[in-house]
Amino acid sequence: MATEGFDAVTVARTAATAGISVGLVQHYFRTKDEMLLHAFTTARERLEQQIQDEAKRADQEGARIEEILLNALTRLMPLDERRRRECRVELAFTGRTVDNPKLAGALGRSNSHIRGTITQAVQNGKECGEVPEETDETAAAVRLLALTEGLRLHAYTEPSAIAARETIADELRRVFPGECHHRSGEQDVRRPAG
Amino acid sequence: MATEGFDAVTVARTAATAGISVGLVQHYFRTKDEMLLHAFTTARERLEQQIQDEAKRADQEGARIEEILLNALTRLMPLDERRRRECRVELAFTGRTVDNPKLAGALGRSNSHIRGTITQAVQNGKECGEVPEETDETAAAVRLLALTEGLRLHAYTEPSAIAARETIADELRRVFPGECHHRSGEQDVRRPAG
DNA sequence: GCCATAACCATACAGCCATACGGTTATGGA
DNA sequence: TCCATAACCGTATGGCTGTATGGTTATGGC
Repeated sequence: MATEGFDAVTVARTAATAGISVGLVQHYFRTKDEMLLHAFTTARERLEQQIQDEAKRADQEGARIEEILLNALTRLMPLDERRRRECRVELAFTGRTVDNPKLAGALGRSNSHIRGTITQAVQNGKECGEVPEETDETAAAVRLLALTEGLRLHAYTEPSAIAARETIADELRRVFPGECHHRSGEQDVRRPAG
Repeated sequence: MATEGFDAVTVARTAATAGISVGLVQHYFRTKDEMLLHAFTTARERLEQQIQDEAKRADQEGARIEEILLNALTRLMPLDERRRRECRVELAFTGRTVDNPKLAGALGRSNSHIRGTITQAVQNGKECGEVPEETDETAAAVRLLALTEGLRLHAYTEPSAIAARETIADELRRVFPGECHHRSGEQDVRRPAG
């Protein structure tokens, strides 16, 4: 999918690549759509997990929340060949959102989840002093994620024109202008909802 | 394409919808790819033109450049059914960017063009006082367009979660904090390059 | 009036795809 | 040991697609 596009992924090729038969693919997935949906949700879940893991780790090391977010969001950009491929795959899936409501739903839920993570991070920033009290953390998260995703899109077709990391860093500097007053690492970027 | 996706656009259906024969479609476009590329570039050119037209008109009425950009960028958002359809079509095309270099090139060029328009607007804002001298107009344009496109993407799958216009307005307020000192309407948002 | 060219049509075709189907082999609990 | 179930295979098939082909009708310059 990364190199030849969404349509190049046929059941037969998928089976061949996996070294199994078409029948076995059918054994696990009733339809091709089911298979693709599984692939997409799995990939997104892994992505969400990676972001949270990295955030947690950096947080325990006592890093600034601003820095944690910078790394987490930068890792989404197509900065090396591996990421470029990931972006291509996601773009291919996103395009199918148009005629596949299940994919659209999965994408929406995943984005909501990531936005929630960012919202929590900004809120934590408030509590530790990096973020001003009057900041609307939801709005800030919407802005941050939208900017990131837009940069991804543009960086993919025009890598030269976009200084992705610097642009994200700029935005984060605006959201996190303050100093943290307890840099010990007790908090978590994403706390349990309850 | 807006409702059934990219693949639903077959040569036969296109011909039928246009009320002509398959042969006639082939008479004007040697291949289906050629037809699709033409459709995409035409649509993008129209989009670019609309933005510039609106900017020019508003500018002649002596509007603030900030306001002009707000309207121009807001018109890209999926706020009504018509725009939603436009967004869906563009998303479908964008997804094909992955395996169609010509589409990718066209999209890149079009985005560059729009970014150029925005850059020029910010620069004009500098000259008239709305934008601080130290602003990097290219970076500002990259940010603005990326934010807009990201919001489009998210607003499409989760309209409720995104206050698109307000978010763009926020960003513009940051870029255009000053007052214009010659609100007479001599300038143009996009001047000829030479 | 001539005729190259453009506009236009219907159909044939070869290829590819998702899925259905009917089958065989392993596995693990009763 | 039995046997339901899971794991696994190969192939047939019907549908759809882009495109090639071979044609007819209009048009407009000379």
